[in-house]
Amino acid sequence: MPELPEVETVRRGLEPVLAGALIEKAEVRRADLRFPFPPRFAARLSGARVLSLRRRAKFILAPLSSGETWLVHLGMTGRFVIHHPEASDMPGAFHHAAGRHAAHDHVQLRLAREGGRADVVYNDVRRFGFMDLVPDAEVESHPMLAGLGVEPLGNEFSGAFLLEALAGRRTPLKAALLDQTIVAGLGNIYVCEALNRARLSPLRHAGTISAREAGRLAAAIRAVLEEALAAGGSTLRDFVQADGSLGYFQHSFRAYDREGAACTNARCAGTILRLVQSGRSTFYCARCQT
DNA sequence: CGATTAACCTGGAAGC
DNA sequence: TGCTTCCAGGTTAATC
Repeated sequence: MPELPEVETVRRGLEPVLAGALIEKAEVRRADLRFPFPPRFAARLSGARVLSLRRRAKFILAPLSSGETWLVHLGMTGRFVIHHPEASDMPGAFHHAAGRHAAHDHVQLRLAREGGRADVVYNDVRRFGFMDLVPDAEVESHPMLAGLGVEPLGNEFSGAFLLEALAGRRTPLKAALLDQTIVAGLGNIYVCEALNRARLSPLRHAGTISAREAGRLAAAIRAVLEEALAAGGSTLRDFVQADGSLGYFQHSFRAYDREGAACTNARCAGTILRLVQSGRSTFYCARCQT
């Protein structure tokens, strides 16, 4: 589901509950998500303390007191929900009791911390998400993380970087921006939005953009990500924050899911079109995105 | 090597 | 109402 702003929003929602908490008990209700869980997954989580919570691209990483890092990718529909205990709950029982859990609640952690107890539940309808446990020293070389490109909100990301990274590529600009080995964290929505803001066609061969255009594109990517982050992400079908509240950046979409609507760019009288590129919907304005 | 396509899953919406 | 088809925010493996 989630792209960088949604994953970062989830991380921020989980941090106050998870960081510093002791995992008293972990319950894993099936053998796999997209991939099998690692061996003895529940047992290796149980008894560990969560030291901190960070994000890399669309991954959430939680270093544990055991010397391992808990790695989470939300896939398309993964989400975390926090349950706080109720007075009626039996001591030692999951607050969100077994047998009463919702469909697709696959992993549940009972946490203890100074402020009391809480349950964190991972729910994933389509099971495109995945989790792993890896020794801290091997996190950066993990197969899922090793090839990732730069963080679009980081210091390395700039127009100059994009110009260099896209040079010589004949792949469509849209596809290049979705390539996580170049820029890590963009997905279909924010690529469409950034290209519209930068007035660049998703069909352009990536290697043909000028230095000036690369600068515009980098600025547009940063701007849309920062605005989405400030809005708590975008809620389409599934996305909710860990506390159950909804992101609202979807109300600010200028291109995504706006087929037939007027382009909002200044001095443009165009209409947003939809086309399919490598199997995914692209929304753009053929009038001003060139 | 590079670039599309199919596949992994489920459920909601739209069409008939 | 019920059945069918299409579509979805991601990533990988297989195929042109």
